[in-house]
Amino acid sequence: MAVSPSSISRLELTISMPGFSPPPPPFPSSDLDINQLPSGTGEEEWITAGVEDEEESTNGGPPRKKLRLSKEQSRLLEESFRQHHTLNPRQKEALALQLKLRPRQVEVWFQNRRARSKLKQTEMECEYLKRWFGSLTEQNRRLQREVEELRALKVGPPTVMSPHSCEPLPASTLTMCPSCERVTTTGLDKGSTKTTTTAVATPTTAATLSSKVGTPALQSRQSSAAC
DNA sequence: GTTGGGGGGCACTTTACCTCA
DNA sequence: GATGAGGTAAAGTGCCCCCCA
Repeated sequence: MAVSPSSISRLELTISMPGFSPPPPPFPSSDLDINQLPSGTGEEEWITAGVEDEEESTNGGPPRKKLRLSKEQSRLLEESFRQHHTLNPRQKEALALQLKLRPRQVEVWFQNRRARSKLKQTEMECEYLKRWFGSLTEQNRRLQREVEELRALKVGPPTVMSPHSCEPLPASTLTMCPSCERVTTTGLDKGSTKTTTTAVATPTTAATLSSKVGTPALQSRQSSAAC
C-alpha cells in the first residue's frame, strides 16, 4: 500500500474518548535550531562511522556493522521529524550533510520512524477499542438485565408513584434526563419550575420499579434526589 | 490513451547490538 | 563474568503507486 505525502500527514490522528486522554506527544518540543550543526557529534557512540564506510558491507566485504546514531543525531532527526514526516530530496541531502550521514541512512531513519509512529498509533487505537468494547459490554449487560426485568413487569404497565400525591403517574408525564439518566416528571407541578426526580433510569430502573415503587425507600429518594 | 522506467513509500524481514535475569 | 532470551533500531527486500516522457 502506498501512502501519499498528504496521507502521511494524517498519520497522527487523535481519538477522544470520555475518561480517556491520549498520552502526550512522544517528542517534547525543543528550541533546537535544526539549521545548526550539532555541537557535540558524539561520534564515540558510533559502532560504525557514518559517511566514511560508504561502500562497506556490500559484496563480500566484512559483515556489516550496525550503525548507532548518537544522541545528538537522534535529537536532530526527531526534531526534523516533528516538522515533517517526509523529506524531499533536498531536505534529505541537507539533513544528511548536517548529520554526517548518508542520505540513504536519513531516508531509512525516517521510514523506520514513520513505522514506529504508526505502530504506536495502532497500539493506542487498540487500547481505546478495548476500553470501548468493555464499556459497551457493560452497557449491553445492563440493558439486557433491564429488558428482562421490564419483561417480567409486562403484566401491567410500569407505574411510578407521584411524590406529591402518592398516586400512580401516567407514563406520558415521564421524561428521561439525558445527562443524569433519571426519569423525571414534567408538567405536573404547575406552580413550580422544579422538576421532581421520580425514579432512576439507570441499570436498576426496572428493579426499582418492580420492587421499590411506593416503598418508603423510594419515596425518600424521590423527595431528596434532584436532577 | 497507453506504456515503460524511475523514484518514493510501505510492509515485512533480517541483522547487529543492548539489556537483563 | 559468561550466557541466553527478548527487545530495539538500522538496514535489506519486494511490492505498489505515482509521475513523466
